[in-house]
Amino acid sequence: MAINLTHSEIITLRPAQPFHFDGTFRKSSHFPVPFRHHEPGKYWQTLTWDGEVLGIRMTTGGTGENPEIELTVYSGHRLPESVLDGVVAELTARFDLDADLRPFVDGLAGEPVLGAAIGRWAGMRVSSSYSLYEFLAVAVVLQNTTVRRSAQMLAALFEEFGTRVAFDGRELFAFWRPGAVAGAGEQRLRELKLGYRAKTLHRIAEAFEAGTVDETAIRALPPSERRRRLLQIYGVGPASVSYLLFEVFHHYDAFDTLPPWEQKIYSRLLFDEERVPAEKILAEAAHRWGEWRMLAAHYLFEDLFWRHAREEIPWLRALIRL
DNA sequence: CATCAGGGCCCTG
DNA sequence: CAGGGCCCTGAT
Repeated sequence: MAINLTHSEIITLRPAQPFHFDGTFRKSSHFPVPFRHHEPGKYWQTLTWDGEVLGIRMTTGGTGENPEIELTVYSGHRLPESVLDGVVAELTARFDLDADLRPFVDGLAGEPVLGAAIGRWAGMRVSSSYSLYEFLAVAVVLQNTTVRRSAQMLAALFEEFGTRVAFDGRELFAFWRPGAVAGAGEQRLRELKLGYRAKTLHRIAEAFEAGTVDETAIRALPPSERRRRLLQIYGVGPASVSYLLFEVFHHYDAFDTLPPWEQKIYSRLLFDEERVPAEKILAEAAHRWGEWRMLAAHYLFEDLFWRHAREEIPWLRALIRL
């Protein structure tokens, strides 16, 4: 049984040029989450916003010089203008639509390895389709396990706490509110086979429910203080904080720790070797790409997975554990 | 059958 | 600051 969203409003968004629709709305390296769906030139996701479950569809439009996104907001009832304005602002923030990437694209187009990726993906944003809370929930199920099991745990959470939503002929899950997990209790989470992550997920949900972690407040912090604040969240360590700073808060330079899995991949990409020390990779990235180093790495990473999807890259296949 | 590592993090000594 | 332990699952 799904909630049917029958009302819709169409709004035109104008992202800063250059803009790359598919690079922004599909991240080939990310693991699949059943609350969003991408096809070339089209993207759908659910959005839990202002207490309501909404459906979002975005399609590509405009021209290269004047890129546009046609946004359709689906809802269970007619939405006030103010809510729609809020949705537009939120999507603009999450997908970094106002970002001016010209200095990055123009400045680094001549780079040896990076240049080709920029050529293919110029205007791709670093983006998060999640709220901070939702991102944290995903980050926790990704920690210290394989993709297959992460997907199992996330599915269990959606089945238990999520909402099925139908709009535009699709059915997707909507994320639960933190209160649902906080109220269910740690024991219930353990029954869902979330193991020791049950404690972390429960504590994070409680923190959001109580307001001790607040996304708006963290967005307002000076960038230099965000890292410290995020590390105070139970279950967030050096690996997760890097992902958060980059994907949720768009720190283009948040490339200062390298988990083993990515170390292997960047070893190949930058040095064509199996295993180069993490410090060497990070130093090289800082040297080559400066303040853009994480964004540059992201371009390489996404380009790699995109190429892999088109034609299998054997060494990468071996690194992707299912 | 047992052991171990997996896209970490917390906690302890 | 190093290292054990942690829910589960699949690989060996």
